[in-house]
Amino acid sequence: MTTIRDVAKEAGLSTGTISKALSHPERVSKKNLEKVEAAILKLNYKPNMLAQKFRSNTANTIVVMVPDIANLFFAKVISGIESVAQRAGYNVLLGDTRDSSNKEKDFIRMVETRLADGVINLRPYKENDSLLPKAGVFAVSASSCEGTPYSSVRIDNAGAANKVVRHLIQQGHKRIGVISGLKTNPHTRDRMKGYLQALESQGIEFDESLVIEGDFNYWSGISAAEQFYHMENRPSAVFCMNDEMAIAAMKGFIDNGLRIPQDISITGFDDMDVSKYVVPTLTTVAQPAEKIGEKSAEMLLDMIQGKVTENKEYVFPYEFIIRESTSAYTEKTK
Amino acid sequence: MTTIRDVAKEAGLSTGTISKALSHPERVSKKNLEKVEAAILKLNYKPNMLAQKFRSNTANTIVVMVPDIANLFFAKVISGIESVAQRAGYNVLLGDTRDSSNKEKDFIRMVETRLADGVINLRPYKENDSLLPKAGVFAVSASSCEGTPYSSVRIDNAGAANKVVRHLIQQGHKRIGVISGLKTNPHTRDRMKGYLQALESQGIEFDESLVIEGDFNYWSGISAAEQFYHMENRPSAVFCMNDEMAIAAMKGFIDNGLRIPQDISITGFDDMDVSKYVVPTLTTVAQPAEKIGEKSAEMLLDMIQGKVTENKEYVFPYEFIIRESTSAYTEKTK
DNA sequence: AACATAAAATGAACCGGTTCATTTATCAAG
DNA sequence: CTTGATAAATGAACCGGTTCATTTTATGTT
Repeated sequence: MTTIRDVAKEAGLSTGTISKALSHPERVSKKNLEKVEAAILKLNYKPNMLAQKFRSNTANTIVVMVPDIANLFFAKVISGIESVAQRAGYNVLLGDTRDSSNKEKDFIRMVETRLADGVINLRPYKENDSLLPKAGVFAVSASSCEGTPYSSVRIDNAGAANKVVRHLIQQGHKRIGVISGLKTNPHTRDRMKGYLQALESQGIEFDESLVIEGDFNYWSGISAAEQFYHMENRPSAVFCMNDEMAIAAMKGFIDNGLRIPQDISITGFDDMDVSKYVVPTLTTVAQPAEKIGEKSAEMLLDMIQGKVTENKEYVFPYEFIIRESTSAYTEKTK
Repeated sequence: MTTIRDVAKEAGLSTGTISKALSHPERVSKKNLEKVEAAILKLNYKPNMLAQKFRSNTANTIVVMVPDIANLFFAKVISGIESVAQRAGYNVLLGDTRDSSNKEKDFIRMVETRLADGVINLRPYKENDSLLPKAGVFAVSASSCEGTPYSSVRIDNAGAANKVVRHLIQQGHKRIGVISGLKTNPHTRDRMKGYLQALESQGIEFDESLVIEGDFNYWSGISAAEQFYHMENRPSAVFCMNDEMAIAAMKGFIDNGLRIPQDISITGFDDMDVSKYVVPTLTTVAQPAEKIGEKSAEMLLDMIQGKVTENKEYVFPYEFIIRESTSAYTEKTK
């Protein structure tokens, strides 16, 4: 391994000059700059970045904690984070936490041990979270919910849910089912809030039996659809809290002989790419995933670089996209 | 920032003892171990891992270069890499290269500058690739193609394509279209090879006009379907080189009034999760994405740790999955 | 109690960059 | 040819761990 001292010897200069030639070339005479260049080339010198980082005590790295990397929404957020980080000369260390708090702890420890400068958390904050926020750890919660006690970037989940459900009501639907995420999930909480607000504002009474708990995954959507199908007084529309469950529910209903949207309207949440591929295409809420990632990274870098000290919350606008999976309510001839 | 020297002073011991207490506690007397623990707790000491890495000259980090993180197949491979790396105490540094060779160069440089110990490349090797393999850089090509000149993990793309096309032929199809990836892409090359072998083995002549070049993305599938639809002598089956284009093609044909599989059979490649959601469900080839990731990480770690020195190639079995999007050929009454 | 041996603790040196107080070179003006 | 001011170069010290030759302490044996 060739070091800066080898280069110094080869060029007949001091280590300080070599160092300056690399970081502030304008402060080194042209003649010596050439010598340095020649020596580096001859010895094929590559500065040891671990040494650099150690000396400067900055890792130039941010950690991104993801509950599940094989989730398209997260992948897009990460993509946004990547592009901002890369432009600022920062590396992105990927942490697939598999929803385990032990793994989260390990990644947060990386910041505490100077291996990384800050962390972006893609798991929304839960009440009494013991891991974040943490003193001395720069952190941003991306795709978060209401009431996150540290810097966060999100959309108005309740407002979006409200909008979706109000649209269904305006289309004449009165019995509107819900396939929710886990009840303990903060996104479930926020979106449920919007659902309830919409019902109330339109004077429709809440019927608890119309809410089926899912877990944001495909099979829970299938199973929920089965349950709805066999209901005495089936809903005419179902608000699903993400696209994956919505697509699953559509398949579940179709396999039971229902037509979408003629027999039952379905809405999703997230606007995954697939949602415009499926037949029928899915009415849903688009979250600007990539932008959420970019903004999160920008906020974190600002904190790391000391430009911002207090916590901030950034709320992106969402977009309600009406496609083929919803239509006006029509009386059924049973 | 509290250092090991602060701890040593607090505990009334030497730095060497503290260091040993942390790395080889069995070699420190019980009495002193307690003292050390107490001091660490009192001072809230967190060892500086940058210093550790610098001293030991190992980053305990592997770089994963991905052409596009928002691609489900890659996400799954990464997930596999993550789990193996984490178990071995290695971090995964994610490199979204956006298919830019400049960015690839930067990531490879990380290995050369000791910031990372090795690299896994998810972009398949192209002839005369100038970046990898590179002397002194441990590298594995994951999801690679035939003829990769460094360690690689892949499936038999040609064999899988051959199998798919032979199945279509056995179902009575004679005119079999192809929606390929970019012609310059190595996966396209391998899968095309399998297509041609299947035709030849079954005595069907190759018709160049039945191959439409796509780019593995949704819109190219739509556009290819349009072209096929307006063809004089339309194929009765279409072999698509990935699921995304296959799903797009199905939508393109359906929108034009064709029924799948009655009017036209469609096959994909990859077995994305969506492929079992779509209507009709997609006949396709499953690649063990997660396992490919795991194996790649294992191979790389073996190289880094000096357990293996020569290049190896590992070929995983693929799985041909027949679903609803294909059926036997039936004569049409035009 | 004296000695041999093993176990534990010590602390200076080291890793490879960067920094900065100090020295040396350069150049213009008198 | 000085002198003064500025630009450039020097090199020892430093960052915070780890290592290892050396010293100190503990344990066991006769």
